[in-house]
Amino acid sequence: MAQTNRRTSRRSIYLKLRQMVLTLELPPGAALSENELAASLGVSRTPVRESLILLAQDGLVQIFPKIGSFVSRVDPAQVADAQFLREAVELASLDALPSDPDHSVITELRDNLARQQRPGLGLEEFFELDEAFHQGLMRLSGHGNVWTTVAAAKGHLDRARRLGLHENVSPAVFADQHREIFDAVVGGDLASARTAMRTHLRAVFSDIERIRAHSPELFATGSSSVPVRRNVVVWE
Amino acid sequence: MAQTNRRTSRRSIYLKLRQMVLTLELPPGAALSENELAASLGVSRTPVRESLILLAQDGLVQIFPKIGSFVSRVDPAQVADAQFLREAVELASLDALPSDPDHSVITELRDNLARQQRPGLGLEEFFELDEAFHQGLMRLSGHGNVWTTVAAAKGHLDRARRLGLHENVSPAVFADQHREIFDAVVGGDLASARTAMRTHLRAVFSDIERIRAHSPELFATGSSSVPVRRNVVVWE
DNA sequence: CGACAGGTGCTTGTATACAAGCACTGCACG
DNA sequence: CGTGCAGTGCTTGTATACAAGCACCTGTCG
Repeated sequence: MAQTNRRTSRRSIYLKLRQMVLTLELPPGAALSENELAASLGVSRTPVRESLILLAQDGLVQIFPKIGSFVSRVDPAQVADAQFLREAVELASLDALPSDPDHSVITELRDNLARQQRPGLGLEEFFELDEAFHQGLMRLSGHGNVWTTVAAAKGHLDRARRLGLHENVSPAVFADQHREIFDAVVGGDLASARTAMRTHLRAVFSDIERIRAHSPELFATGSSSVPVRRNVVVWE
Repeated sequence: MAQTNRRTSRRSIYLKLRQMVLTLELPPGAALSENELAASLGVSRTPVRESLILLAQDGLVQIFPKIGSFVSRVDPAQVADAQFLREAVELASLDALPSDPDHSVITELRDNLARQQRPGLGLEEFFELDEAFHQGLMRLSGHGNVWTTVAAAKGHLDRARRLGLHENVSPAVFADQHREIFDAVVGGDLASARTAMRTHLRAVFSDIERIRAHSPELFATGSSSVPVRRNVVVWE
């Protein structure tokens, strides 16, 4: 999908910053100074700046010209959009499943599920497996590359999920739902697979309002607020 | 979806270049020199370069470090991916139509359809109306912002469409299909709407192989080729 | 004649310098 | 005391300089 991308510092910085935003290591609303990032990463402003521009296009960062750059707050509207997008795509992918799915992918998914149920699984490990599981399902229908687009668009959704699991650590429930989907797929029961997928995808989504009540400052408000500087730069 | 983007030259250059790529004014395979573009646009390399980086993330441009930047060839695989994506999303949007659709959008769509059937309609005018029509349909279901994601991902599909219509000028067929979809939607006939939408979306897609036989040099080959310089820089 | 090595001119990647703008600080003044 | 206005220090936007690398061209040497 993407071009070769020989190792440039821009590429690695972009990936690192993106990871830090998605894992909430850089929390929503955090100020990002090009100069500071450049100094801490040991490079000049240029690759840092170009990375921020890419993150801004992903919707994960907001750049206010001549004011500052900030990790974008979790926007409930964008979360809902991502939810709609992934549900549409993943359900359509199930509809397009071939009668003879790729056996190597099946094996990979089975192995993935086993790891998901390993006791003492870390949160970030679970998210990695979760990501690979859903992408694997789409590869089964031959649309694995579409996952790239979905993954790029669901940054706000991912952050909301992490917020939810941070205070309610129970990935086991989702692991069970994954297995349910998988069993229906290999069993050829398309209707059950669709139902299980829909249930699974909406489980997280319905949790957002509760999280929002807990930590409203991480979410965007309806009115498009503008950052202000209060001695140090904050976005309130 | 995106932030305000106070007019920066980067923003306008990005939009202009994107438009030129999508309309085939910059044909697939064309070499893009940062220096040349900067000179012709009367700015420095910086905003041009940043625009190219954004276009590269859109998949419309490929940047080969230390070699050159090129308008990406139409990749049949990416066209198929975009087709799958938009079909999944637009059909799901139809499923989510409210029983009481926004009347102002309905009026807007009706007006749009009238213009589509105006005789002597230019190709680019038709594409603009087409884009607005499909976005309008998604706004009816409250998912208008998702169209932004779809639109960003379907660059290769759009270029393939233009290639098809350039040699087979008959947007009238598509205009009729649009009306068919619209009538089913306002009539509340969901099944017919779905069928008409699916038929419509696949009409263009099925035309691609024919175009590819006509102009293979505009399409990407399976092997990931690398550009070479032959006196002047070309990508063959 | 052929092959190889270095020059040349382009490319993008990175670093740095300067420009434009916003917001707070603090002093001057009514 | 309140108000206004310049100063200051930060921000990102743009321009420019330099670094690294690839490919062709050409002269030289075997």
